[in-house]
Amino acid sequence: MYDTQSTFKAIADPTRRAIIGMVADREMTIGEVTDRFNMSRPAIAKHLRVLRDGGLVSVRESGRERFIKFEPSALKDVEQWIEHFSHFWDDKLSKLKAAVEKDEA
Amino acid sequence: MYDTQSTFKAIADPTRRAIIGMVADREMTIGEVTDRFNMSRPAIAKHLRVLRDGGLVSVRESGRERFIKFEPSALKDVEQWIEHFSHFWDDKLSKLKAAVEKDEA
DNA sequence: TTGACATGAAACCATTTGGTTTCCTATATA
DNA sequence: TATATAGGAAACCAAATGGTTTCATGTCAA
Repeated sequence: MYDTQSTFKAIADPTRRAIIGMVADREMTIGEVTDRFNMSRPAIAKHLRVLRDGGLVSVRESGRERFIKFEPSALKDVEQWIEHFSHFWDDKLSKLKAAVEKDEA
Repeated sequence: MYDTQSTFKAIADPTRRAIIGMVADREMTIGEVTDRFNMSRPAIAKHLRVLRDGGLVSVRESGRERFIKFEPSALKDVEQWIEHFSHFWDDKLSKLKAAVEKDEA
């Protein structure tokens, strides 16, 4: 299990957030991700490691390629932390959501 | 105007997230915040500077004291980024949201 | 008005971060 | 089999980060 701190650290970098946006669309190899940045492959590989440590992506090996897949559950944790404060800006939605979650429990 | 990157950076640190939780409850002076951590006052002051740069707190001066106040709107921006991916874990809400947005278009 | 209190600011330090280049290994393919 | 391709790993570097100590400043209160 990854810890929430690693997830916060992972999404703090703009390159990594861009990577998340890409692989959330579809699985991509490390090479494909690298091609979309003006940055060396090892640099991207390091970012991917941080993303994996934060539970935001997983890696599937196939031959000599590694496919990067978005893993959403970690982001959900971050969202839940933010939800603690959402009543500050959105009273209506937060009440609705609380009601929905109560029904599902 | 603060930029979203500063906000992501600000919430990446556990001490700063703890500070947010405290001052969201009520306004606190820098000294009060410091008292709740095993850390020097200048260290806390630095964290508060980062939080202010990220738009997460504001400072009200009163005599020799500075009152730190939580500012929620920056967190809302982070939440909106996460919302881009929320359909991965929350199909019901995402379908509702998509429907609403379609109606509004 | 003198001293205590709340904070700011600067200098310093070790570690982390985000990048590079270079070299190595394994898998496809001509 | 020889070569190109995908990626891993290590060494290195500059800058940013998160902390410290020390000193200066303004405000409150005895």
